[in-house]
Amino acid sequence: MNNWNLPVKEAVELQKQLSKKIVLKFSSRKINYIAGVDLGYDKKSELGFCSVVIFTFPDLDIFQIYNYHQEVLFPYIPGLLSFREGPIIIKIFEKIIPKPELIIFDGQGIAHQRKLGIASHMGLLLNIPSIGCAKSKLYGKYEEPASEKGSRSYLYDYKDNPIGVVLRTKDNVKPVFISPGHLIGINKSVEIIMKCVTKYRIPEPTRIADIQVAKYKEAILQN
DNA sequence: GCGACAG
DNA sequence: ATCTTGTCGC
Repeated sequence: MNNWNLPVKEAVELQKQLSKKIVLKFSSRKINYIAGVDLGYDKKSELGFCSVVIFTFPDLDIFQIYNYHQEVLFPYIPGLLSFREGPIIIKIFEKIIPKPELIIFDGQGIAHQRKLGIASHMGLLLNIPSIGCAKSKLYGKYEEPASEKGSRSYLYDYKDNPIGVVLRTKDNVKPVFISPGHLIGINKSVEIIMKCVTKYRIPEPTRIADIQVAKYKEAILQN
């Protein structure tokens, strides 16, 4: 139903085209539900497992949990993560009703070589505001933020344009890399991520999705 | 040509 | 992501 299993050359070209459609402006009126997405894999069976956990916002109560798994053939190639995880994410979102007003992905948004990390690519296809929250850097340059919670510094591309923020979500922990996916800007992305951080380095949506996908994977692989 | 390199 | 025990620090 989409352009997925493409040759690398064509996938790269598609990213360049799609990145032109990314909108870095938040227009929605109010956010009632936020979703966190994460995936896990089983090398032996070539299966990819995906969990989407939907939270009320800003209370952050778990509202719904969705799980789905299918075969994954596209390899992990830095810069092309969405071609590996995209098919399963699009599939699981077909089941999600109602759609959340915002989605947080484990990975980059526009902080990407071609300005189309997985959060941007998925946000665009789903037409839902999205944010990328990665545990490490893929692309760009930055200065280390101070060690206190809330400290941040901009992440820039190699033409000095800001593409995201390196954010310290807790005291003395490694910072996370925040970048807008689609239909949202840098500052608003950081504001929302901070509202999703409670007791841990990783914001609740993706943190709980990670725990959920591990449980789901174990349950499926057992039978 | 040599590193860097989301999950 | 996954593999994989103990261990350092709050």
